[in-house]
Amino acid sequence: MPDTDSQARIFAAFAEIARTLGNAHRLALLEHIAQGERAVERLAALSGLSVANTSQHLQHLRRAGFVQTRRDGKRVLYRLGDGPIANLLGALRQYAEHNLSEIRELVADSVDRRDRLEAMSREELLGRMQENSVTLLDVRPEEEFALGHLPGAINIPVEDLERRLAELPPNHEIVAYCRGPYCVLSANAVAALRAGGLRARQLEDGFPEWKAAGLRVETAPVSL
Amino acid sequence: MPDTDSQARIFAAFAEIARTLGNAHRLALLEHIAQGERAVERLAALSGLSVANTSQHLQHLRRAGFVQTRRDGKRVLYRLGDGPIANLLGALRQYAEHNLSEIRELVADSVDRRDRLEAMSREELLGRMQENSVTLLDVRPEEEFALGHLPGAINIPVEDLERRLAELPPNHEIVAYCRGPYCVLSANAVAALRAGGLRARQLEDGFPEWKAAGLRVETAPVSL
DNA sequence: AAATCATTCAATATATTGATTGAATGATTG
DNA sequence: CAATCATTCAATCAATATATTGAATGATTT
Repeated sequence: MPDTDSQARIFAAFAEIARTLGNAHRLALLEHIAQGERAVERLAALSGLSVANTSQHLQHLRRAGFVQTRRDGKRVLYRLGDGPIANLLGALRQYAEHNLSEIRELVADSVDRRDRLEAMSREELLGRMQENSVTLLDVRPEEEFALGHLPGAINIPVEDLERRLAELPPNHEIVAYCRGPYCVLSANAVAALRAGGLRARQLEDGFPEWKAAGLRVETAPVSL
Repeated sequence: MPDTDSQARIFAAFAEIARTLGNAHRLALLEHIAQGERAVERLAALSGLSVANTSQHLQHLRRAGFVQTRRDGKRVLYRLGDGPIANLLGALRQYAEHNLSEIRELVADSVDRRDRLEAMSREELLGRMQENSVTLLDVRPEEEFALGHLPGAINIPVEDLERRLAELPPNHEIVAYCRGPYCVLSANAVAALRAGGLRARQLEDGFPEWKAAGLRVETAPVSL
């Protein structure tokens, strides 16, 4: 009966996984990778780390199964692993929000509270999509949009939004989304849309969560 | 627009929480505390650490909200915090089991695979309890039983089981449980019960999960 | 109030983790 | 096949985490 010993090794294995998530840079890398496949150099630029350092963190993540790699020509592309990662990160976020008022303040600071209160859940969005009563707006950069987006979504990166408002239907409610619940792009987009006289709300979370929920994703750009 | 900066601080806060779980001793302490309130000295003995070291780990856990304290006479009792902790630990376990074959082997080693396959879920148990078709057996030590147990459960610590088999109804299926999915007490109990000619299965998880699910818990010992 | 006890604090030594640099690898391109 | 490029490896240093020891705290008991 290898009770305590087995138990100790199990805890050690759990701890190693938790420790992998215990670094802000690695969490940021995971978040970026959750948007779609990315090369090392790109991830280094996105997270402000050196390439070598990024590579080390990525291998740490890979050892714990959070990411997988494939070669494409002379670059190595990283994508999310296939375990229940979104679930684990969601639980972490949920716990953090519950316990750390500091986080609540940061979130309230970077993402306006009223906008969040009016955020639309995935379930509500699915209903509205069926009855065709909303226009879906993806405000991420074009390259991220091309790698995958919600079915039927229009892509206008948030920095182009003000001068392209005319492309949006004036009497249809608009639902903006971006990279996830802590991404401020869609909150800014909603502000810009409302300033332009349109009705707009944001999606509660973003593209990675949608994909993780197993919902349908489009990869070819949709023509306007 | 404090975008990247806020985001970085959010990730840093998440990472701190994950790092708190990134130590096998702290996970073991959490598991013991999940059984019920425990004093520092007790926890030190249970986890094989010095008292001072235990105290330090406990304060690490407290800073992250995983445990809370109260004074009782000259001792300080630690209990679980009130955030969605079980959910987070469950997600961690689920991810670990999915990814690490090493874990699967350890589990298969310490807890017999066939017994686990026949483990009863909480849902099934609830149904069986309503129709009164099972006898619930708590095989943890008496002190843990006294601090809380499933409604109507009988307590026979696993080391007393063989000589107290007669206390159990011979024609009723018995469901044994202990401290959680990695606790081997109930697996050993099932083996002993079957060796004694009784019908027995184990509960998929244990008392802490039951409590965390918000289900009713008894604290006074039940008379036989 | 002194003695006792459980816990926490502080100081130290050791081990682990993270970042930086430059070299090595492995694939593609000319 | 040599040159080029993205990534990884290896070595080093700084920062952080952990364990140990002994003293300090804070409450209870005598």
